[in-house]
Amino acid sequence: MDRPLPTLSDVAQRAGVSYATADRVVNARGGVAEKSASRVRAAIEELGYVRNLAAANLSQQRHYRFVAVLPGGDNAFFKRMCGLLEAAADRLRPDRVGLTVETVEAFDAPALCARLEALGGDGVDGLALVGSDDPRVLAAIADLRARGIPVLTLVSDVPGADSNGYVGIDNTVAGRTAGRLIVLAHGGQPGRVLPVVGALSARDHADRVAGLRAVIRPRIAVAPVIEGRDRKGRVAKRVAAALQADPGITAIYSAGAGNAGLIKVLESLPRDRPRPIVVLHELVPHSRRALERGLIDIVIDQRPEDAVARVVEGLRLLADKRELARTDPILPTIYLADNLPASDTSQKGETSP
Amino acid sequence: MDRPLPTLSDVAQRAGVSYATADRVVNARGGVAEKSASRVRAAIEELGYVRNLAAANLSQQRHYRFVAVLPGGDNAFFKRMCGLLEAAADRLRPDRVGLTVETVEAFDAPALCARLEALGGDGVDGLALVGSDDPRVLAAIADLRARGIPVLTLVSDVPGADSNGYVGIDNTVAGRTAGRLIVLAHGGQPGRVLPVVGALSARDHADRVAGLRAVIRPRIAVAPVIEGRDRKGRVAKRVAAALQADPGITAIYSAGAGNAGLIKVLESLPRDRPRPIVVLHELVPHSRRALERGLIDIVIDQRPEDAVARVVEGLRLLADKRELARTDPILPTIYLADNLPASDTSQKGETSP
DNA sequence: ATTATTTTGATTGACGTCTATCAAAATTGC
DNA sequence: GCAATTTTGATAGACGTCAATCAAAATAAT
Repeated sequence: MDRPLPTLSDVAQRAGVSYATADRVVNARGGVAEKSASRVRAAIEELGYVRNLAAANLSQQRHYRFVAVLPGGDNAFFKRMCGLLEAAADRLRPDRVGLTVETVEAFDAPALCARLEALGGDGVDGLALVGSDDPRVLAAIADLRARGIPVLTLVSDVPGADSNGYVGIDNTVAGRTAGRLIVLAHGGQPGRVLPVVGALSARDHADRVAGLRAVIRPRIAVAPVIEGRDRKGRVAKRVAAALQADPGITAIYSAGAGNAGLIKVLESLPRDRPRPIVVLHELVPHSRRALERGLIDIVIDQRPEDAVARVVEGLRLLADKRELARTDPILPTIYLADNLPASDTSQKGETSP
Repeated sequence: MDRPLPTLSDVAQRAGVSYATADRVVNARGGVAEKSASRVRAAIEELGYVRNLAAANLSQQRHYRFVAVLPGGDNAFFKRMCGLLEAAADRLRPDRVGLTVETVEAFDAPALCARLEALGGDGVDGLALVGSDDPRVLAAIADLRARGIPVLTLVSDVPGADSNGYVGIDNTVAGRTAGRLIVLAHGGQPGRVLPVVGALSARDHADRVAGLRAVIRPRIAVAPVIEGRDRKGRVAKRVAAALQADPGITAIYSAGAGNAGLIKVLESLPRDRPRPIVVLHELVPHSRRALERGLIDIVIDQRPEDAVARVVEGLRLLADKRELARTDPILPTIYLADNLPASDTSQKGETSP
């Protein structure tokens, strides 16, 4: 039962043809009579032949060069993503898969485009980038695709672009999930939710709030949306003002970043009075701490680990001109104080010794 | 920037030694003067040499043979797991990784042991099995380990066994998560939870209920635990009786299988009166349908996809005598009606054409 | 200086696939 | 039946590593 797997030579022998002919069949080189070709195919079937990828890659000196382009800055989520991508790169090196992680200034479309253009001429086998709605970025993606370079959009989709795929969560579903949890937490009681976003012009944030709205009716109302620009100072000020002005707020849903500001406000709320249910996105150090301290209730995480795994898998498949295996969006995970993962001490910048 | 990666010949040249010497260093064959060895190591460092796994595996005709042993029967969860493992096996074939999926009658410890013993003598490179507390199984695992065969326990841990690792969720945390969600859903109101398990003697079920208890105090009480033996008829009868006898039950937590019976009872409850919050485990066709129909509220899923990925990764690492990369438990996912994944039509028994 | 020992170099064949070449055989057209 | 064409066979080198062998060189012990 432990005999070695059949090789193409075995197939040829079984089919009664030479190795050369068998090779012509499996590699579609043409010039083979249909009679012989079908015998080879039959032999492959009978023996259960599967080509040895290691040997194939070796003979062709195949090695992949992939690049991931993420926004820089101090965004905790992207820092984590960076670290995960770099760890994946380490694991992939023995398989001759090169993965480079680069950052460009967040929201700087021209810089991103320049980088993409440079990469396009540099012989990369595929790249993943965090999208943006900017038409220039869209054009840059189209240009890469035209050159035959696969492109995956990451975390935030770029709807107009004909990228090869999107790796990330469905933000409308995420918003619906938040809404459903908030409804649940109200236990049939009425209430009012305060949505906080970076900007409603950002597609992912808008989608999340739309999902929220779709679910929380009819007993729970939605207060006017706060746009915090993902900056903690601004978020803190506006949320504090809103809570002050409207004591009827029973829940807060923060769809964007800048949550450090939100948490600061929550810290200052009196402990002995009913507190709003708070749902926010991304498990990062400060949101984790807030969850542990009971300042917030739920964190919806988009599983950067899954995203990284899919990016790697997807880029490899695309580079081999195969189909993507999984095109469904990633499922976000819901964290409560009671199902937090073991504290992850590994942060970005770490490399194996 | 796209030059080929260095080979061991490059390393040898750089170090000023022959290929043979460099080979002796990297493969620890001994008989190398320390002076030469350190020069080789320096060259490796400078060039960033990484051995080509494809070539290495090819030259050694390395191929892995792994076996997964799951409980048979009509358990929907394990059927799904089976299907996922078989799909993984298909993907692994070109990499010369053989993964066989076997089933043995559920809870039949002697049969499982007999199978394990047979496999142990059959030259497998590693196996994964769904544990059980039975001392005979424990001994069989120890025997395999003594023969140098790596063993991973799957889904349900086997605490006493010195397996190489456990792949599954932390059931205490899962119970705590359920408890927290139930508390949340009560919105500060008091209530009473009815726990339903297969048997309290089953470790995973007991752990889940313990987690639940730890979290729901002080405002929510726990009704006497129902043991349904994971059989839907029995579950249905007992749950119906309990609900009849105790109208104060505001939530149900089903930690085991046999949920078809529970769902049947829920169907018969009057739609116009307050219904209990229902939390149960594993996203399978009937639980999914119940979620969509609003009969239940929350499904905690132990992510068989993740488990399969980790089993494959883990067995490969162990077969290469490397360390396990991830030993932390899998994080369960919380499903609500609003974040269900796209309906998965692939069921077990499917094979690629 | 002569052994004995350790350390090195040079080389070879294997792994399974890809790519290529060239001659031999079979088939087709006329 | 002869030429033109299509189809086949045989073979060789490359990819990078592993595993082995044997002789040559350097070092140590006597």
